[in-house]
Amino acid sequence: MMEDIIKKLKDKGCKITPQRRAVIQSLAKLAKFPTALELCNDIRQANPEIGLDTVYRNLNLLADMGVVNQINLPGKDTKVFELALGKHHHHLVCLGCGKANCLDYCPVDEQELQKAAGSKFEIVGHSLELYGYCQKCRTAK
Amino acid sequence: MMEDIIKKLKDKGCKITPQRRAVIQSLAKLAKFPTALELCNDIRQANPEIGLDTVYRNLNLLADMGVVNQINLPGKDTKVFELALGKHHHHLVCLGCGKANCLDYCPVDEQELQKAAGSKFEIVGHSLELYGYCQKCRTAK
DNA sequence: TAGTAAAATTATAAATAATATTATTATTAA
DNA sequence: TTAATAATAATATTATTTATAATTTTACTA
Repeated sequence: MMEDIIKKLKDKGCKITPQRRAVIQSLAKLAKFPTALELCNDIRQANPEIGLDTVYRNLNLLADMGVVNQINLPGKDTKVFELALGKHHHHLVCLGCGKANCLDYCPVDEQELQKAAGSKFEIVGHSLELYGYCQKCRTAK
Repeated sequence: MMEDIIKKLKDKGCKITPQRRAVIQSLAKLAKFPTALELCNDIRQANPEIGLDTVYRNLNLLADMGVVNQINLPGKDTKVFELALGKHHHHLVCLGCGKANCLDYCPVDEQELQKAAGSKFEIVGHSLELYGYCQKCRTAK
């Protein structure tokens, strides 16, 4: 998976640097939704010399290539990121602990969407986030 | 409508200042999705003395009270705002011109959502945004 | 209607987030 | 191995949002 992304970057003429590898690797390891700063801190455990600006540059590059998604979580002031593993998916965000998980499948009906949007609008995509409380936070209440 | 919001504010012990009125009024007039700065500039046409920080403070206050929604649009780095007119709704965002409109109704099936989220997660809400191209941008292409 | 307590505004400053610039270094392909 | 070029680091800057303290306004009460 890592190597697929590397290959994609090479095909586009991007160079593969240790920092760039580290960004991808850390994103894959964390699996879910770090901010640029959190990601940077994680990378620094193994690679203390990386700069936050480098992390931003790489995240933007990866986002432009469609390898990384920027997600907006409510209540968070900063962007968070995740690896885009090719397929369209949505998130389940806990309002208690702030953790997020991916849904296994997309629960919306495309035809219903098009109906609601009207015939004049060409839909090319959608985003859906579910908010609520996870089991742990429910029992804590 | 304006007066409903004013009343709600009064009930909560908030005071009604001209600046606060102006924020609500301008939000209602613009109808759709200004950033804090855009809103501030609009207000300044009638009321040049208002500070951007005052706009932020009022938007946050109104958001805390549920009178205003913060929306995250893709590609925008800043938050945008709209009056929450009580009812749950979604947006249709044009990737060409950036304009957004509200959907008339919610096209998602709550039961489907709960099924996808699993029985352990308590859903309290969701957000949905549709992306695509409006008629004008489609003909321009 | 004048006085007063509480809250909002202003002005100033600062925190946070993200991007730009430029010299240097490292990667890739020949 | 080396030249071309892309990426990094360091520094600075811009943009967005929030905090603090002094002053002014609002809304209530006598």
